[in-house]
Parts: sequence; structure tokens; C-alpha cells
Amino acid sequence: MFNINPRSSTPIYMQIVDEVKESILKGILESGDKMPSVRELAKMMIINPNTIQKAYKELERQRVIEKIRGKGTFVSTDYEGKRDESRMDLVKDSFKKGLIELKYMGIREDEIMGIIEELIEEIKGGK
Amino acid sequence: MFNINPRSSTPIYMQIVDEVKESILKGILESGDKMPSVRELAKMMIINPNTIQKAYKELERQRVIEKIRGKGTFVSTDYEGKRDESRMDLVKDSFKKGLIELKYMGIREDEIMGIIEELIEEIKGGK
Amino acid sequence: MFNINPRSSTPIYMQIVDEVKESILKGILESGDKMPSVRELAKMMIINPNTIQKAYKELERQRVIEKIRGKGTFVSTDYEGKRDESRMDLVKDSFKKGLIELKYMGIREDEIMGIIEELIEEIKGGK
Amino acid sequence: MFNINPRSSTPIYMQIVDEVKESILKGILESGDKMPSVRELAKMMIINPNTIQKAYKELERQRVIEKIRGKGTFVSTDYEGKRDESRMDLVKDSFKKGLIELKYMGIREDEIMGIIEELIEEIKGGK
DNA sequence: GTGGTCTAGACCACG
DNA sequence: GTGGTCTAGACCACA
Repeated sequence: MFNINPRSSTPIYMQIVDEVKESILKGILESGDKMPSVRELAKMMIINPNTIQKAYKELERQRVIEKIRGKGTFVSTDYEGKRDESRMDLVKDSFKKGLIELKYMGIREDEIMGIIEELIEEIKGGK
Repeated sequence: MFNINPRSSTPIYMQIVDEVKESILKGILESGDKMPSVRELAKMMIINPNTIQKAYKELERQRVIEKIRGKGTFVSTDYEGKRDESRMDLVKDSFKKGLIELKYMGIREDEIMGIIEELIEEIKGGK
Repeated sequence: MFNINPRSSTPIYMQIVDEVKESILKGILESGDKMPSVRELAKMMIINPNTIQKAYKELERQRVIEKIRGKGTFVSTDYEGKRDESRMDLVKDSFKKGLIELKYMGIREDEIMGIIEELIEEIKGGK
Repeated sequence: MFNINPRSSTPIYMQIVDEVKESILKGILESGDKMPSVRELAKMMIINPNTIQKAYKELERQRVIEKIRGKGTFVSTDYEGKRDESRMDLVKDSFKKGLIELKYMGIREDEIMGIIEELIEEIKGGK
């Protein structure tokens, strides 16, 4: 279902959050689709259900998915992107860190822009 | 000396590492410059010396600075960008996460590229 | 029949209970009126009959409706407001929580009173 | 420290959230005050640390408290109430439910307004 | 069957 | 010392 790396420093539940969002952007998951249940996904991924639940809760908080009582979890239908300045700042910060890293490795600016463009293409996926 | 935000989710020692590298890229710190001692910097920044120690260790590991016995710590003279594929992958990963975030907020691609360009300019600073 | 929101955090059966009581207060349902059967209502509202069952049981427990053997379910005729201290305390508690929430959002007291008055008007409805 | 009722239907972690906010409104807790550590409070209240952590995380998400790395948890200093329409709607809904309940018990409108005013006074506390 | 809450206990990163 | 994450396993409410 989702690619998880248990050795990564980013928590498993966050990796799941990211993977779900990426799947939606790529069109693998669509508005209204049923998500696997917490237990189901936990079994499939051999991960503790609590961890999945934490991921789902975060996704719900971000309005990416919706839970319907007793029926399960679904990709939100009414979702619409909202600019969130404070979250934008976090992203910018992480970008800045990455850019410093790259510059420090001696990567040229045009190369950097190329990398970014590649990544953007990758996100679009089969959409 | 360096801008540190104790509320940030990135560890303080990492913030210091980043700030040092940024200062070098901007030309504020140059090859061969003497770095303040751990104790000195800890006092100046009102930060636990252990934290500075950890930052210096990390910077040394990355060959950004060098310790010379009995003389102190200096910005490396032999600094030359070295591509490090595994580190590149980490950076790409963090970029990807950020890009997904932005796309998810409904930011257009041209806007994203604009943001990146701005950040690159910012890093160059007075260099 | 009744407005139900399956996404709401309040259980569906409770939403039904509330809607029935509101309808009575508004005069849409009156003493002695026949209620639809569990099956009927379940079909009409496309809701699990167990859920309707549970709602009816709760309404019966609160003496809002009565079951008459072989005849069906009716809005109670002997309805008369009874103060129930323990239930009052529950309501007060939920009010308190809401008021704290509003105060915390910086809503002024006069605004709060306005909101309450509006809601009271809304409940009266066409009565 | 905080009054918790383990039998209540509202989760313990939410009761803690509410209690903390109430304490702040009453002036018992003030901007910048240090909160007891997760483990400390868990011991004091004889509650599992995970439950406290959940409460703290929710409070942090609402910007009521701030965590500072390695130092502990503090009441936010820069807090300023923000109207949140969607949350307002939730509060209104719960008010409406309560009002229906009261009306149904035969409480008169002026009495209801009195109760609300009392509760508002109670929240202000010694502030 | 679904998700929500809570406990107990472990390991880790940070300062 | 602080909080963050994860696991394992239990009980409950809801549909």
C-alpha cells in the first residue's frame, strides 16, 4: 500500500500521512474513496494499529480524510486547498535548509532548479 | 551571533549547524576564521554548552570546521563542495515533502518556483 | 424527515433524538401524533434500523414517546416539563465548556448573550 | 491540580484540556507559567502519561501551551484569541442541544439566561 | 465490523 | 531531566 521506511528519522505515522497525501495528488486515491480501516491497514503494513490511528487522526485534522461513524474512513470530498501562512513558513524553512545543503555541496543553481522541476513532475504522477 | 529559535521543532544544535553553514555561504564567515570557543559561544547565546558541543561535533564531522589542538576551532580551509549522493537523497526527500505540502495547499507551480528562487537569492546574501 | 449529518461527531441516534425533541418544541410534532415505525423511518432516512431502534429507545426512556402494543409509537400525551437536576448539571457542564471555548476565542459577553438569544428564537420556530 | 471525573463520558484527556483552559481564563495559570511535566502531572493525577501527553498535544495544537525543547511546557505568551467559524458552529450546536433540553424540561427563558450569566461569572473566577 | 480511549512499558533524541 | 514515538493489549460506543 504505502512505502514506509522504519529506519527513517521521520516518524512512521508522518510517513503515512505524507504517502496518503502524495497518493491523492497522484490520483491514486480520489475524493470519496474508502480508506482501508485502521486495523486492516495495520495488518497489511505490519504496523501497530495505534500508529495508523495517529496517522489517520492527523490526516483528519488536516481535512484530507473524513471518518464516518461506524462506516469507516474516506478521502474528503469537499477538500479545497487553503493557504496557511504559518505552514508555508515551515516549508520555506525546510527548503532553505535543503538549499544551503546543496549549495554547500557545490551544486549549481540551474541544477537545483532542475531537481525541483523533476520532483514536481514526480508528484504529478499519473494524474 | 546566530539566530536561534528555541520553540522551533528543529533541534537547537541543528539550527546552529545550519546558521554556521549559511554564514559561510554568505561570506560572513570565511576559510580560516577562528570560531568562538564552545564555552564562549554558550555564554554569548545563553545556551547549554553541551548543545554547542554537539553542533561543533556535527560541523566537524561534515568537515565544515576543524579543531586544531591547543589553538581552537577554525572554519575549514580546504572547503570544496563534494557531492554526496546519500545526502542529496535526504535533501530531495525533504524537498518532495515540502512540494507535496505546497501543492496540497493549492499553490501554483510558477509560484513555487518563485519561492525557490527567492530563497536562493536570500542564501547568497552579501556574498 | 429529520436532518442527519453522518459526519458529525454526535452519534446518529442522538441526532435523531434531538431532532424529534426539537420538532415537538417547534410544534411540528404534537402530543398523540403517530411516529413512523422503526422500519419505515429507517428506509426513509437510509439509516441502519438498529440506529433508529436505539433512538426510539432513548426517546421512550425520556418519556418523549410511548409505544402502544400493536398500535405503534406515539408522541407522549402526558408530556409535561420535569426538572431533572442531574440532567440540568450535564447541560450546565456542556454550556460551561462552550462558554470557555467562546471566551477563549475572544468573543465578548454581549455577543455571547446575543448568540444564545438567537438560538432560543430558532428553537421556538413556527410554534 | 485539575478536577477529573474518570466516569464522565468526555475523555480524560479532553477534561484536562478544558481544565487547563479554564484555569487560564480564571487567571490561575498565566502567560509564561511553566506547566508540570507530562510525567509529573501523570504521577500527581495517577493517570497514564500517554493520556497527559495527548492532552498537552491538543493544547499545543490550539496554541494554548508551548513546548520548549528539553525545558518543558509553558503557557503560551503570544496567545491571542482567534475567531474560528467552524469551531463556533460546533459550540452553537452544543448550545442548541442544551437549550432544547432545558426548554423540554420546562425551564423558562429568563431562567435560562440567568443560568448562562451565572456560568459566565463562574468562568471569570478570581481574574 | 468501524473508530476512540486508556494503560503499561519500552526506546530514543534533546539539552 | 524533558517530550516523542511505538508496541501490545484491553474495553467501549456506534452502525
